Amino acid sequence: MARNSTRENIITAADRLFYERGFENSSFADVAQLVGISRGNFYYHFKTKDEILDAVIRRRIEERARMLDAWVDTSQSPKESIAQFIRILLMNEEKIRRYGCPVGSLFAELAKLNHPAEGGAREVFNLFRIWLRRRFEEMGKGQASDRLALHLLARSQGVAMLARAYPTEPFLEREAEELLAWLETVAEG
Amino acid sequence: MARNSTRENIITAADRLFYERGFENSSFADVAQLVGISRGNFYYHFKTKDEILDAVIRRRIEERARMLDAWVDTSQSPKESIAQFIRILLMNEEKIRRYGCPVGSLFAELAKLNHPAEGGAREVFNLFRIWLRRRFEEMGKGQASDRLALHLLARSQGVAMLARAYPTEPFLEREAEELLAWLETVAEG
DNA sequence: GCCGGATTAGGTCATGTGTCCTAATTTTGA
DNA sequence: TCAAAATTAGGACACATGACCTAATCCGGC
Repeated sequence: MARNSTRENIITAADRLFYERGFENSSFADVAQLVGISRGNFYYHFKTKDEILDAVIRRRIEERARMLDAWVDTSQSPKESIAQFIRILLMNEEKIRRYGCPVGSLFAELAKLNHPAEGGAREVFNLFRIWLRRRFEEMGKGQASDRLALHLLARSQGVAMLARAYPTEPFLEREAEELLAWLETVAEG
Repeated sequence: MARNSTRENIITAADRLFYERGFENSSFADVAQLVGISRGNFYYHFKTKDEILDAVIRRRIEERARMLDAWVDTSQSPKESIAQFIRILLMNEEKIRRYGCPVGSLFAELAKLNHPAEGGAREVFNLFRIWLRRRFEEMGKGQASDRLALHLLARSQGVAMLARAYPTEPFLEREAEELLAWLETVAEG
């Protein structure tokens, strides 16, 4: 209802601002203004800024978990599921060039701030790590699966970082292609 | 003497704090306290916070340029120079696990803040990019050299990010080994 | 001693979080 | 339907913090 709606709207706006401007650099007033509500109303739903952050992180985890589940359902093979993961880079190319990877940039900021929610941000990494590991296991990679999962995660993070540093160059597409090629060699080996 | 020394001390302290806590999260008072001087004295040397940031970035560029030059001098081959670059990850392992890559984390923060010094932070990337490209050219990689340089930069950034996310796992060493192995295949191909 | 750079202690000002309050307005449930 | 509960608006204010500024003092060389 309206109750849920406003709360959800706040989380949505905060999610966007935390991504585009960073957590510390986004104020209550900024979020309230983007939602179009008063500060008083804001505090009715969230007492502290950290509460919003927690809600944002929880939602991000839920959304991504749903997305990953859907990929497993619609993909013909674990390899195809992993290819879907790599293609996030291409689907979100525009935003990554501007703001980097939402997962990595939030984690990096919170880690630098020594913020208590750092662990929550790490959970998003964990979600992908565990999901990827399982896919590699299904591909028959056994003990190497976790290593492969972390490797792919790291590559993705690096691509996102460099894509932000050089947003006008065709770097991201090229690296995404290389990652897909890498996936093929892994599947064959 | 005392005058130069204080200014240099400020830059050193700011460099460290910007790395460990981030730029926005480091205050005038923090830096002054670390140096052991008053805030007023601080203002005598640097009128604005951005001035310190510029000085820090300039020093980082100089230091790294010197380091890269030294590698070229002491290495038997361009391949060995590039291997040196990869080994930064291992030499700075402890700090990377705690605070990430100084180049990447500062750039990411400034980019998110839309800070004017973002360009300066990007220059550090450029320094490595151009240096690596030249080394690959010397290895006879021709047109592919820039692509290889960016690829290696991205891999390094990703490794640093994941190493911070999972600081207790032996991930960094493993990936550094993989990068050195990759360098071998590039040299052969 | 004098002068000027170096340094200090102090204050100003803007901003952002968090608290509290009041008064509408809307929604819900008996 | 009607009263209670939930929601919204709006503002006042305490409090902390941090960037930025000023006046006074220190101190070494001439």
